[in-house]
Amino acid sequence: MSDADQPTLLVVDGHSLAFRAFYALPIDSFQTRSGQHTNAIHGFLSMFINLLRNEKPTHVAVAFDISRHSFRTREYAEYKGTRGQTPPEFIGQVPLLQEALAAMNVRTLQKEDFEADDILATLATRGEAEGYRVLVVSGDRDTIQLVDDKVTLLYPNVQGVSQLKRYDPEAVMERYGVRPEQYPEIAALVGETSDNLIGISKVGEKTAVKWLNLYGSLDGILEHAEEIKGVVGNNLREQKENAIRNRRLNRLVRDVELDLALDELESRPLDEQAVREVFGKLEFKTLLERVLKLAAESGQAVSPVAQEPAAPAVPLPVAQGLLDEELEGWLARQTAAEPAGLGLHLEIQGGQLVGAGIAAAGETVYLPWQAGRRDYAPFEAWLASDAPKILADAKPGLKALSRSGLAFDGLVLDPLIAGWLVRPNLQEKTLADLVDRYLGEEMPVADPAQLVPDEGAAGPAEFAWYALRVAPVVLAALSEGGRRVLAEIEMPLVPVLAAMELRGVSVDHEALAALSGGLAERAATLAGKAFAEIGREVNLGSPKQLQEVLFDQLGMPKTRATKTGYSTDASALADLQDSNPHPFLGLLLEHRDATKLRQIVESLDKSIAADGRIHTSYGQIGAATGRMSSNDPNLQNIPVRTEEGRRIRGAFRHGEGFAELLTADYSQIEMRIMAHLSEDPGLIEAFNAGEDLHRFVGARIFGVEPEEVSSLMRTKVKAMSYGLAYGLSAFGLSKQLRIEQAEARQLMKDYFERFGSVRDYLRGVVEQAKIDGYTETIFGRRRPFPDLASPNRVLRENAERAALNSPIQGSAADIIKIAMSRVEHDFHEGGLSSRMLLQVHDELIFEVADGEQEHVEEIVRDRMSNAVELLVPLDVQIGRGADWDAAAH
DNA sequence: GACTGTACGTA
DNA sequence: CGTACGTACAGTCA
Repeated sequence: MSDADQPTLLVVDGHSLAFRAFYALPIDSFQTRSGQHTNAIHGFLSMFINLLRNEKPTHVAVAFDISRHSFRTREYAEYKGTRGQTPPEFIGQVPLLQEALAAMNVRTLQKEDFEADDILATLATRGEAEGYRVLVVSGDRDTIQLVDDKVTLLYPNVQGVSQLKRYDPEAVMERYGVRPEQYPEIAALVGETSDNLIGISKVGEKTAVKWLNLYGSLDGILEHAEEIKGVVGNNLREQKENAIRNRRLNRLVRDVELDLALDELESRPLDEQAVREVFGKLEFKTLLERVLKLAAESGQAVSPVAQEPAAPAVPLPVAQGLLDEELEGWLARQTAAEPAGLGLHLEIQGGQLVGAGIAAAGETVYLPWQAGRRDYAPFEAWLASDAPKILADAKPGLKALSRSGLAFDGLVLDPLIAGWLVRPNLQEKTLADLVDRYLGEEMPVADPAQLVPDEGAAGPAEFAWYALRVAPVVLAALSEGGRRVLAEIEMPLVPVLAAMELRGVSVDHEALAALSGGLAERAATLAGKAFAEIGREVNLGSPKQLQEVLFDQLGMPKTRATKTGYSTDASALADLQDSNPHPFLGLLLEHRDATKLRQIVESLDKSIAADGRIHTSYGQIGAATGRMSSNDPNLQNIPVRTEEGRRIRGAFRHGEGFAELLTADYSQIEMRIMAHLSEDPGLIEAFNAGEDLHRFVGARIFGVEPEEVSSLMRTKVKAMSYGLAYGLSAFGLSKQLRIEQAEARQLMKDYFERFGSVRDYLRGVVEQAKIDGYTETIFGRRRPFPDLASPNRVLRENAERAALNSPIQGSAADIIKIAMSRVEHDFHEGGLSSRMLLQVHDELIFEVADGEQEHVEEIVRDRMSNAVELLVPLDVQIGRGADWDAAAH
């Protein structure tokens, strides 16, 4: 860095950043024992410490607003008038934050009659003049005007305050299309809702940028106002006073009298005693570690190679090797000292255990493990005991232990699962991601692309150490409900899934091979016929080539537009078949069917392991709603709707030593959850009546007796009911049922007239989510929806539908997970040989041993139906048979 | 080889 | 202009 010797001035808008943090972090999770809220303080300090570490400023100041009043509110009483009451939970945090900053010897500034941003503007202006590199940190867009070659703005992204985006002049230009000093002129034209500054009607960012680029400045635009045509031109002429006033108000004051010299902002060592006191009072354990570590680092002489952001905030204790009694004593001591659990990492090679790292408060041990060695008996006993253990990505570890013949118990926390519950959308996928996010440290991870093992990479002891340290921070970020879901649903499920994956499901290779042969032959025949129809050979799997055939050669009307042309998907082809019947279309569809099935069959066949079984992996942290996913191969999308597809299911058999397969599925669980959550009397009655649901609903809607509901009526009602939970529109319904939109609209209207609480509930979910920023399942699993506040309509409406669906799909996921853990446990308790093999969202598949049929059915039905008590019964359908198809009911 | 887009299987 | 996934293939870029 050429400007390494240039002093850096860091100026922060304390109010706006703390306020952002307040809304970004769950308020429930940051509270002292005495009930003081600390989320804003924690979020601010975490960000601030990162800034100090990464930017190494030589001079620092944090500015605050004194009150909501300033010269701007005197000049224009409505300024910021739309802002509601500041939440009382926030107000109390500001003085504490200032106290913490004082202890860190960071200067805080405020000035009567001015806003924090004016102080930033003044300091930035003076800093620049005196030769500093200036970093402005603010969550207020007005500060964009301060950016220039020497002044960089760090602006928090939507998520919160942990990620700051750097705005230099180029970045401003890229984002807003104008130079930084022009930005306030844009804002003046467009207006700023959050400041209650009304702009020119119908003028948005695009128009404003266009004008600015045309006339150079706001003054230029106003001078040429007469030339601007159309409604916007009129609006500009009529409302130009707005723009002039806005520009006056959004101009930051660069010469506030501050009565201090920049020298006085020079970074000073913190007052360790005071920091310990304040941070202790706030119960910030990790932040204290981080801030003290930072102080220790910067206290040292400046290192010429200052390229180590990787240093952990707490020095990594050296791993020691222990054996026999020493090991036993150590484990006992450390377990007693760390009631929340010890960190554990299992080193696995070829699916077998080869070593383990264990971490306690100040020490770690590493044990190379070999089957049959007695030295590690205390380790094995500890693994098998219920001594609490914290293990990241536990499932593969549990599988390896099982393969190595070791018992395991006491898994209290998988930090990756906890992290997923905090942020189910953009989740942290590895321990290193978690450490980065929650500890602000870079974990040295081996690069898999590197052939030579990386000396500096974290080993098992380090992994355990990081798992242990990140655990409390992730837990603190979870809501109370989230911690309950973690402890009562997700953690008990981990060993259950590990066991299911190890078991696998028996699949008949011969049956698949026969299917595959037949399908390949059929595909070839169909392709030949299709080619004959068009007089040439094309790749039927290429949408691009199909487009040429359909739209150029055969001259068919254009279908739905895609990014790369026009759609050739099944529904588009069906539409074409209606309007322009052609044998090629039917042949193409049949060919797609055959090749798709053949792909599935062949990939399944390839997945059959040496034991004749397919072992899928379940993704416990995959789906944002709380569902699991299945991969390698995906056994949750095995065909069932067509005769041909069901023959694939027929290849899934019970294994040697078992009598049959049993399938158990929840019938209409999502509708039942809707009935429960909406408390709709009609729906509740429908389920309690025990009658066919769609028939019952159809009778209500069409005003006929249940036995008079025709199959067409039932189909429509069924589509309507299912669509509800997805946010289906009249347009979508009409499309799906191939009926007129008017009829679809009428159907929805009739539906909601009879089942009004359902509509109220669905509306309420979205409204509440807009207030909270997240939705919640019956059990307290949360999913955030930042896009609900997006100005982009597509993004926002997508988020609305997802938000509507999440509590329903998520609650169903919670329920079956609870049932799974209970069933597994009770099979074990009951000494049954029968076992659970697969889960397909609302269905469980078991392998049943001879003589256990009735017992299994009884346990399964009971645990599934009673996983939770709702306002409506949970009905479970059970079927048995030699294969998966035959076991369907 | 890595990535994107399209298409399609399930709940 | 219906949610949630995983996978396969074609096509495109390096």
